[in-house]
Amino acid sequence: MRYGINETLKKNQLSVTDSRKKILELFMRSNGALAHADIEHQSGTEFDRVTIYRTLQTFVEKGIIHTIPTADNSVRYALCKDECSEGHHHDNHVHFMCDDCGTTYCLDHVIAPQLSLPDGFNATRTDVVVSGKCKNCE
Amino acid sequence: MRYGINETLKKNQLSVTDSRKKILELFMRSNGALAHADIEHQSGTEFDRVTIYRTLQTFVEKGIIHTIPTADNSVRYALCKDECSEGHHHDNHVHFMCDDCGTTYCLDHVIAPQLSLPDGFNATRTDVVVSGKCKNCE
DNA sequence: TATGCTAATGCAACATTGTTGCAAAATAAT
DNA sequence: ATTATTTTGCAACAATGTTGCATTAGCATA
Ligand SMILES: [Mn+2]
Ligand SMILES: [Mn+2]
Ligand SMILES: [Zn+2]
Ligand SMILES: [Zn+2]
Repeated sequence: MRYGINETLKKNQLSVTDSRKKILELFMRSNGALAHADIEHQSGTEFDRVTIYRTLQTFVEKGIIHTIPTADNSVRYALCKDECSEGHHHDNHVHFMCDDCGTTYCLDHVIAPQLSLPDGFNATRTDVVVSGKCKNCE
Repeated sequence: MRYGINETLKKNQLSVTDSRKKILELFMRSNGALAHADIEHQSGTEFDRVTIYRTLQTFVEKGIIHTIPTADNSVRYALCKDECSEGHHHDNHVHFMCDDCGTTYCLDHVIAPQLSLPDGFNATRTDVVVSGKCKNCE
């Protein structure tokens, strides 16, 4: 089960502010990942652009959200699992980006495979991003 | 075996210009991927920034180079295999980005795995980007 | 090799995205 | 309630990428 908004902020030693509450709420409501621009639009003129950047940065550092690499090199964010914490992400699941609607999903149950790399290469992290058509755009 | 510079340009119906020759040469010489900024630096003040952008775009369209998604969402490019052509890339190999030196490698012999996705999701492309320490930075 | 057509380039201007410093405001601690 | 600490908004800046248009270079053909 997922924590509530204020709970999550306090658990991570963050002061509870309007922008943090609102942005975290947007993530919790959304079924896909969010880009900076999505948040800017969905929160109206409520917050400054810079505040959104800083909030996202803080959330990533605390392990509340994670970034998603995409084939078009746009930056997207999605909620982490509860086990993630400051400096320790455990988001080794696969991501899917729909070519039609652009929605980016965390496929929580599809885990990135172990790969055997050439000699001398040592992996600390493996990101898998799949593109194609999502369940709504078939 | 790989084609020469003029050969590659002509094969793709591109006129042979100074900027295209120089930029293609940089890719052929480099062992890793190149970012726009790398090319800008390595070619001095020889070409306009815009020309570099347009050349990279053209090369991608023709299947001469491909883009590489990276964990830090910076845009990088590397040479395609000879089998790639206009609109048809066949670069399903894994990419590796070194956390130390930043070099990005095409691991031509490590192929992205087939994954079984949830119902309704259809993959057309799978990008795998591995981070860690490369053979020079161990 | 010279000529004309077409495509590529350079430049200027603009758009988007992200960063930094600092004073004002909001939050948390006492 | 008062104070100390964090966060915010604003302005200014930096980096990255895009577009329109006049000039230039490459290419085909005579
Ligand atoms: Mn995810
Ligand atoms: Mn590659
Ligand atoms: Zn879709
Ligand atoms: Zn390295």
